[in-house]
This record gives sequence, structure tokens and C-alpha cells, in this order.
Amino acid sequence: MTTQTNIVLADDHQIVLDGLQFMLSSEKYLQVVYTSLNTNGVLQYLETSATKVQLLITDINMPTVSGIELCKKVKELYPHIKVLVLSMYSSTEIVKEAILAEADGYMLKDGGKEKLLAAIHKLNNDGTYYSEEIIPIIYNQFSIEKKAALSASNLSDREKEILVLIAKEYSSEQIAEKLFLSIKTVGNHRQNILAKCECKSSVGLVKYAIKSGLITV
Amino acid sequence: MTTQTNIVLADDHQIVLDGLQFMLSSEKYLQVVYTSLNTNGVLQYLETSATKVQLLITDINMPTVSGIELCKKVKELYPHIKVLVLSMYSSTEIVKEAILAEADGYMLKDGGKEKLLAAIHKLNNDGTYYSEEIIPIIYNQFSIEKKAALSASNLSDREKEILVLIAKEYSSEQIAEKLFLSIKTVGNHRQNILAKCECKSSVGLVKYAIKSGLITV
DNA sequence: TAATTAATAGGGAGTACTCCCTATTTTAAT
DNA sequence: ATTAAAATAGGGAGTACTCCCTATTAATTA
Repeated sequence: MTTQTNIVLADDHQIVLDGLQFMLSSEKYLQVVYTSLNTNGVLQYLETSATKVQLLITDINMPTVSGIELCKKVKELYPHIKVLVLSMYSSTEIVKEAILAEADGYMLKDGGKEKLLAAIHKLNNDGTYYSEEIIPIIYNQFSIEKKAALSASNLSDREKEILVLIAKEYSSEQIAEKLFLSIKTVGNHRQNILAKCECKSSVGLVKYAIKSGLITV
Repeated sequence: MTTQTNIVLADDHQIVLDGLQFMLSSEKYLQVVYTSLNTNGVLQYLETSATKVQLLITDINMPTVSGIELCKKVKELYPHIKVLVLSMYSSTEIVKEAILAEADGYMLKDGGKEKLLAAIHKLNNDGTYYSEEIIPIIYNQFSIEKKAALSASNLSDREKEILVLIAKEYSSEQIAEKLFLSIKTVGNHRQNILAKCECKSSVGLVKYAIKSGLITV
């Protein structure tokens, strides 16, 4: 698969732009058609030339409009353009945002030329590329964070049991029936759970239950 | 890192057990110390020999007790043992369950010898291994499913806006203040949203908002 | 043994949410 | 231009939740 790929680069540091361009220059089927130090430049360029662009490689941390926002807009206006998001860090939040913005790929900046070319290759073939480093991040989000949150709150087993039912949309009455308790008891547990989890209402409790892995969305 | 790794295998098909054992036999630092056609056998074996085991490779689809359950129990009783979960399929639910069960690795069965050895190598070094195939799955879960859920409900923009605030733990009063509305209006929107999303209470709405990507947990 | 915590249950009050209505205005669509 | 849908607002009733208390029992811990 060595069809011509026209690429737009966006990064607020000229050095990074130069570096990327240099890394891409070795492959003759990769053609950088536009570079920009800000996101608006990219959008302006695409207004006239979107059809000939196949790939956008953008940094996340950009002044005024972030790479995430740029990604969202580009995917909305020009869905045919693949977006590869570059980031210095691999924080849970950023990775998640990138995924939600429908980025086709996510890559750490310290990847180097080989990884970049591999990413582009995989984007062209499989449609997506997410660097291996982010798996532990997602893993963390699912597992370690959850445990920490859960153990921090000090919920008793009974409280956890009731929290699960709350989060499964049981009313206090239904919980009382199911566990053979008085509604008052359930109410007391609710209060204690709210306090321990530092939540304002059941809405917070659901999110807590999800965060801590007690239930799945 | 070629320290001796003692491995337990679990799969309800003898052929798969044989295949795995064969694949592992080429590396002299990998030693299969026990194989079992069911999960109970593994637990019984570990009761006496857990200390000398470093890795459990288990299929997911096992009669009576699933590989997920086995994984949970093993990680609970013998946290030092790494668990690599094998699965025929790469469904969202299964991957999620594996992660929640604290599997250290997840791998598709069609991976072949090289992938298996690479997985074990990575498990030994980095502590985790998740095959690349599951990223699009998580991606799907985050993105495509969400969009579908959202568009299915037919929420208006205003309703979405209010749903987000509900899910962010705003009370009706706070929403009214923020959007310069009457509490009654907010209440009406709540009802309509509940109906459209087929939820019984705000608890359901939060989960809906998360599922459809309107908010993050 | 004494003290603490968890689980149970209740009283009483206030708040928040849910449901069933009607109704007006604005916007969008046929 | 008529219809339909969305957004607004309200009345009234009932339910559910949240908060502030007290109190008993069982189990755990110091």
C-alpha cells in the first residue's frame, strides 16, 4: 500500500513541524502539503483543499484552539481525512478525549521516525492506530484507579451492596424488598454512602460506582 | 529476562492445551507445570503449588466456571501470579470483563506462536500485555456505540444540554439558575428526557449520558 | 472487658424529583 | 400557510430522596 498520502501538519512549535517533515520526507509516497503553527490555519487551508488531503497530524497542546477541537471539527467537516493526534503526555483524560473526538490514531511524541511511519502505515491499512503505551493507561483507568477510589471511601460490604443496587436504578423501596430491610435502613445506608463517597446525590453515586468498577455502564 | 517461568494452562479443549504446550516448549525458560481442562482443576492445583507458579494462561469460555471467574479468584488468592486471558472473540463486553477481573493480559487465540511468546515476554517485563486488536474495540465502545445510543433517543439540543447538567450532578434548581429557566421548565425537560431515554430516574440518565458520550465518568 | 464499628430501625422535616395536566411562543417543516 | 415540534411556564399531587436525630444488637478490636 504505497499510494500517495497527502499530509497536513499542525504543531505550535516550528521545530516539531520541521522534525516531522524531515521524518516523513524519507518516504516518497508521503507528501506534506501544508504545515501550520495553529489550528485555524489548518481549517482555512482545508476550506479550499480538503479533497486532496488524506491525513492530518496534529499536536494536542495548541494555543487558542486545541488539537482535540481541531480533530472534532475536521472529522465533522471532512470525515475522509484521517487524524493522527500527537501528544507529549499519555494522561488518561487526554487519551479519552482524543478517542471521543474520533481521532483515528494517538501517538506519543517521543515515538521516533519508525513509530511514526508505522503509525501512518497502519492508519492507511487498518484505519486506526493507537500506540501501545496507551493500553496500560486505559487499563489503569479501568482497574487501578477504580480500586483506589473504592478503598479510599471505606465502604462496608453492605454499603457496597446497596450502592450497586442504587447504581442499577433500584429505588430505596426496591432495595429494601430485595434485601429484606426496612426502607429506613436503606435510607440510612444511602446517607452514609453519600457521606463516604462525598457525593451530593444518587447521580454522584452512580458515577462513583462506575469509576470504582462496582458496575459497568 | 530469561528467568524461569512456570506456567499453568487452562482450556476446555485438549487440542488447544496441546497446541499451547507445543508453542511454549520451544523456549527453554518457559515450563508448563500443570494443565487443566477446567477451572476447578487449576484452583485445586494452586492450593498446594501456587508459590512456584508465575503465569496462568486461561481460555475464557470454560464450562461451569468461566476463565474470567478463574482470573478473579486467582488474582485475589495469589496476586503474584500473572494471568493471560485467551479468547476466540474480541467483543467489547468480554474485554471489559477481563480488564475488570484484573487480567494482566488479553490475547486473541488466533495470534500464533510469535504473538504468544511476545505476550509472555511483555508480561514479564512490563507487567501487562493487551493485544493491539482490542484498541479498536475500546475505540468502538467509546465512539460508535455512543453515537448510536444518542441518536436513537432523539433528544433535542436543549434536552442534551440539560441532560449533561443532570449528569454533572446539578439539581433542577441549579440548572434553572444556570440556564435562566424556571424550575418548572427544567422539570418538564427532565420528564421528556426520562421518557425519550427510557429511564426510570436520574440514575438511569447519568448512565445514559455516559454511554452516549455526553459526559465522562 | 471496654470501646468501636457495622447493621439494623425509626421519627420528623424538608427538599427534590416524577407524573399528570394545560398553555403560550417560537422555530422548523410540509 | 398550516402543521408539527421544541422550548417555555405553571398548577397540583404524590413519591422518593436527603438530613438530622436517637437507639438497639452483633461483631470486632484494643
